[in-house]
Amino acid sequence: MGIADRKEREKLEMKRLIMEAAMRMFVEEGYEKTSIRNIADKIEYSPATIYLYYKDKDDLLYDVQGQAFEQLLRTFREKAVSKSPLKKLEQISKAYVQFGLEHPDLYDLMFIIRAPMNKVEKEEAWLNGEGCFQFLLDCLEDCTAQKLLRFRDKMVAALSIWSMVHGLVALNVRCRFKVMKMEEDGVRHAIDTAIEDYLKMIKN
Amino acid sequence: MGIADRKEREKLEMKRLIMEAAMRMFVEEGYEKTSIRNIADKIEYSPATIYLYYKDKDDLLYDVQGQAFEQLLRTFREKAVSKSPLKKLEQISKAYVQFGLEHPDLYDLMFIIRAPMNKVEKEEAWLNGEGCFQFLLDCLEDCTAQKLLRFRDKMVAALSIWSMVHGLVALNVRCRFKVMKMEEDGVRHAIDTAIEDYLKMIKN
DNA sequence: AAACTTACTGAACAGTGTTTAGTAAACCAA
DNA sequence: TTGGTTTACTAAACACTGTTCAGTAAGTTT
Repeated sequence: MGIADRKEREKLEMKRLIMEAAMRMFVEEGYEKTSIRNIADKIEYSPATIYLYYKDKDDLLYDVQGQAFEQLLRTFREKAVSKSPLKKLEQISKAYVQFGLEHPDLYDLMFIIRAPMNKVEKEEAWLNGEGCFQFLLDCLEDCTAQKLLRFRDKMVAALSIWSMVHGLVALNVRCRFKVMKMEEDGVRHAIDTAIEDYLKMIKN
Repeated sequence: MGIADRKEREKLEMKRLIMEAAMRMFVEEGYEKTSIRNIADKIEYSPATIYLYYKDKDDLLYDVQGQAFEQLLRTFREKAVSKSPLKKLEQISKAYVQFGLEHPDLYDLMFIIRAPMNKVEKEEAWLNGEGCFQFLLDCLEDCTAQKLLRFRDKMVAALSIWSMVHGLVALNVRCRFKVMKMEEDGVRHAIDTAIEDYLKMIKN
């Protein structure tokens, strides 16, 4: 049945149209400041139409999140290519921080925003997030196999490294480093030094 | 003039009444879910009254934030009492993480929420936050003076350690460790191990 | 051509932060 | 004590939010 196929295609296209408009606006204005009405205006449909494709605003966020994680994973695959596990770990860490600093609003909705993860459902949308984590985990597997790191447990290593880089990005994104009364360049340099130091310290 | 004094007192009392109700509700329900109308209902005043004491919801948040930082600083002073700088640093770090895990909504509004810090004003409310940071800085001063840490720069040390503990708490509070598919106890244990490992690694 | 299905929307509901005009009580000067 | 002024407060409105639902018009099938 050609018609049913076409309708299926059109439905997916429409969903994509909504998602891409939403993503653009989340990145430009932030999640909270982007309303369903704003998105509807942008794509020239009624707000109610969006609810024919997404259950609620969170559902839309899940989809954008999936897209964002895919983008991060692509960045990893592009930038973390070294064959040396330690060098690769460094590339991952730096790519992560750079991603966070360059796309603060995207980072926000991936790692800081409250909304998702509350419901156990929506595992598909979360799959790309798992892909990113797995990328780190695989690298750490290689590192620990060769006893290159001072961590005993692979999971503790992952949790530690992730926390370190997330802490750097999150505190910066939320302007908490302001308490240090440094210029923006100084903070950026301190962040770079911090990650450099950290990577040295975890080496065996 | 006794009457003017009393009025002044009453004004401060009223402001305190609002702030304490707000803080209780922020902690119980979270900042976003607590509306000005809810707070007004709780203290049995009209919503408009709150605006006679606070410019807007952010202004109220600043005040609550100040209170929360005071609470954290008290915790530091209680729990980080060792004369050994390294031991004291450990006590600070653990107190911080424990505070974050025990009061997630308070932690949220201190270190994760977007609202404040945007305006340069409001330095008074931010003073307690500086107090907390200074507490860490003083400890690090002692550490680096005796060359006990592997950091060269005091500020980089502060930024690193803070990022580490914030990362642990923030990712946990926002349920991002769910990607690791561990039970809650396992995560908690991994966090403890991570901080233990980190403190060992930064030692000279 | 009639019946059915689909895609969409206008309007409403209940909530939000915030402002303003108005009121009633408290206070002060005569 | 009276009259005027200041203070403390509020009801109601404004402009927004996410979300739902009845209704419509076009597309599809019989």
